[in-house]
Amino acid sequence: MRLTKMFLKTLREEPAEAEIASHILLLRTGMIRKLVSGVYGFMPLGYRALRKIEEIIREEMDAKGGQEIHMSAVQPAELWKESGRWFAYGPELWRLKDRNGRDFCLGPTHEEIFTDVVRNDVSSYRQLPLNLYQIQTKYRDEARPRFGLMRSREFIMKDAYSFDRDYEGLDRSYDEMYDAYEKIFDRCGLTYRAVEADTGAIGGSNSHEFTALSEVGESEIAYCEKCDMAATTERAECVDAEPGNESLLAMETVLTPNTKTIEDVANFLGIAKEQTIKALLFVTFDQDENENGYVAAFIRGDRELNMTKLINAIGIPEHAIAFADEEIMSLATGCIGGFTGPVGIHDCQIVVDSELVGQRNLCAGANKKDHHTLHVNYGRDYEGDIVKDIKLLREGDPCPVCGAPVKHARGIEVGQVFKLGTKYSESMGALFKDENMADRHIVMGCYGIGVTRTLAAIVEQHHDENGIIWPMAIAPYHVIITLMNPDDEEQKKVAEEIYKQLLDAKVEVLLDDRKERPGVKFKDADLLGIPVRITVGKRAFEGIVEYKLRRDVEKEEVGISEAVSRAIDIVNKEK
RNA sequence: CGGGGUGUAGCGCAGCUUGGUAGCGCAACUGGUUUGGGACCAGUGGGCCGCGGGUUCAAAUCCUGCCACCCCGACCA
Repeated sequence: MRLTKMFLKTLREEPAEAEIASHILLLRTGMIRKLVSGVYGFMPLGYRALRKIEEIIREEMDAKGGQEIHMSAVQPAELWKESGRWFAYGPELWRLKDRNGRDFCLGPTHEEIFTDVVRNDVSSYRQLPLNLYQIQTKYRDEARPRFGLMRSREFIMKDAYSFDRDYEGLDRSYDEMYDAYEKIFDRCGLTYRAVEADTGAIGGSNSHEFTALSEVGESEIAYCEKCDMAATTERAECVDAEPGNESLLAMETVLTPNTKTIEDVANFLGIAKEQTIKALLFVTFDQDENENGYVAAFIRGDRELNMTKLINAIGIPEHAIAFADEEIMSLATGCIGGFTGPVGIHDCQIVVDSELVGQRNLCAGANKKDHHTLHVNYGRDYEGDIVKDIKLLREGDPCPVCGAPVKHARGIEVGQVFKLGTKYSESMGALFKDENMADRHIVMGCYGIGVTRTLAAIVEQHHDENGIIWPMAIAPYHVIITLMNPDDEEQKKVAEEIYKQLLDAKVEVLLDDRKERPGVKFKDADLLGIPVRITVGKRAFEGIVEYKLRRDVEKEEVGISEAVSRAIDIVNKEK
């Protein structure tokens, strides 16, 4: 491709709307263009890079026996009502109506659709196992789209679904996909970790998230350097502190004026935060978004609540719970904002962090203005309707597997795999007949890769102050020939000859034949991140050109044929 | 959804406090001189100053309603 013919416009300055490297660089290189918030289009270079990722995914999915299909983004509400997710998915589900008022949504994921396809066409165990996938546009009406492709409302996802006759089959399918994902992200040049994850709105039992390490990522993971424990912080289990063995003291309510926070109480009473109980108050909603109950969650004063663990403990979707208005709630349950404690609170669901069970003589709110109660003990003074681990694993806390202090890291979630089990086959009636003529539910798994997000993650991990540094496998073009002076016949002839030889060798090559000054061409070549640069300049007449890799600083003067053969070699080796 | 910020040429911004009918840099176009890391000179074109309402002789500027976009939080396969 000749740059004089290419639909391309690079920006010298950073667009005001972009904050992170991948967003800035994808905009500056003209690879993506924003249409509205959270919706982007792909220009020629960006689309070529995107298609490289898609092809890698196809090759690895096909290698595992996956079969590509393509289902519509528009989905009828009926299927979502069958699975129960029309309600459970919440406002992120992009809903619309047709002219007759019938409900539809734009698919944020396709479990329902794939289950529907398979339940219609699969009836025998002989047809299993089966793995179907697609690469397709997904829609999620994000509350806050941000960082360009990182969190957008329209994005491209590869979603695969496995269908097995039993859980052993699911385990095999899951392991195969896990393996395929490692190959895919390796080939994309990403530094990543596979970590245990919560299953969220997708549901199911087990799940792993593939997280590309990056400081700008929105995923926080906890991992252990001593053993192989790695999990998202929302998923990571906590080890409860050793139960105390002090003797139980009698409860005593004391005056603690204006001490609404744990910090205030601990300071006022001269005790450690670990000796206090923190209360968090929530209201829950039914399907019509009417309030239908209260929840009081109690954790040790120094801890942070893990919202994911809390909603999993209660068993409701995340959008069906919100922080409660303390004043309204106090009338119903007897709690007092800032002085809420587990003793005497009523008419609400009480969730107690498991750690509190073994802790003795703690200080909690007295449910009385300006008062706290000392020496509160679980079992004797209060009980929970639910007792579970609902706290966040902190950096330095003991590893739940081996006990060593855990580390935290940030990353970009580029893929996730789930063991769904029979969640969808049961709710939607996807059955097959086994050898004994018995009807059985298909056992499912699902496997997603955010393709557009992967593109952003690659740029995030592969750039410097001058621009993108594409890994060869993803680069929109492998080689750029920087022709210094297109008006110089000798230079032009050499550049054209190299261009032709590389094209003949099936190398994807750009020829910068624009009438621009050298500085402009070098800056653009670096910005665009093409892995190999061959500069044809003042020594062209004696058959000498310059060969340079984008990732290296040094450049070399070499003969024309050597430049060509070195370019062909490295492209074939790395692509 | 809560808090904060910003909307002026394709991009980056000034002008707004103190109303007088729009400017700078880059980009684009023409001509010339340049030619190994975002050149220089001369010239040219390009604006419903986010949208609506109000105040005023007069509004980019003041008041007001709305919209869009960005950031923090909430939320998020």
